[in-house]
Amino acid sequence: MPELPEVETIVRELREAALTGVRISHAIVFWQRSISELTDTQFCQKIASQTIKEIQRRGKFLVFRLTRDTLLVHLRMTGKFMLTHEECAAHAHERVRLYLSDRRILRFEDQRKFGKWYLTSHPERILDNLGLEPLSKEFTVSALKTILSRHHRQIKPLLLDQKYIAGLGNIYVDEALWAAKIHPQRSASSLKEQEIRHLHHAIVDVLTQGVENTGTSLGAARANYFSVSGRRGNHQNALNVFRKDGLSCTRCGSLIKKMIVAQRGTHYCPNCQPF
DNA sequence: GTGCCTGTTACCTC
DNA sequence: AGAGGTAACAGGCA
Repeated sequence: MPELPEVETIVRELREAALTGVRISHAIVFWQRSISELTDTQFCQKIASQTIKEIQRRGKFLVFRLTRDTLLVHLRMTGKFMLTHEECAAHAHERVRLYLSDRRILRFEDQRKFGKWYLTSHPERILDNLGLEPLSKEFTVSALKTILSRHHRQIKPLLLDQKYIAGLGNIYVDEALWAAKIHPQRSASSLKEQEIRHLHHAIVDVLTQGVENTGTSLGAARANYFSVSGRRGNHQNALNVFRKDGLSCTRCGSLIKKMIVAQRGTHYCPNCQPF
């Protein structure tokens, strides 16, 4: 659920909420396995009294630069942050909370418990495994071409692989491939120069649109994405293929199909995206 | 109730 | 290298 645009929206809201410069007085861990590598006791001891210096995003990770360490948070499927101003009972799906020196509480909810927090003085150990930032100037047509030419696997799972490009997930990959008119199972190395240019443009475009639309919220369920302020995203209204199977392609009118590619639900237009 | 589905990633085997 | 399966989990849905 949270891909680059959703994580970017969350990071921006946390910054707007003036979370930088605030000190963490103490923490509570409700679900041990949300904390990677440390026990809950170690985590709470280590994070207490550190100040949040900066909040950034790298791929789908939230990056909190603290006084001494860096806190990396990966939301996986259902992780979300909430900010409350006074003491409150733990929500059923609340896994971690940080008590701040200005009396606010930063709460982490994660229904499916896949989300992970890493508190470490060596964040590069994790972040260095990530590939290019697709909205950075390093992500050029030629960089994409180099990645694609080196791999003979299907284009969709390659785009989902965070060690090459960091931030794409199932929704935005399906949308980018539709925009570029490329079949999800094409071999990456088979793409022609012009297809690579189109794909590059499509990736940048769908992610930029996603950020401008403050992310995608598909359903009304609590498991769905919503930002720190509780707002839903708007990008679901701009989707062209994701979960549109059975509907007409907005470009050619053919019926959008759904199939499984690399174990992931995959939506495409058989007419616009021939194999 | 049952079984299948889900937006992520790690790990395993072939 | 890459494909395919499983697992971590909880809940929505038919």
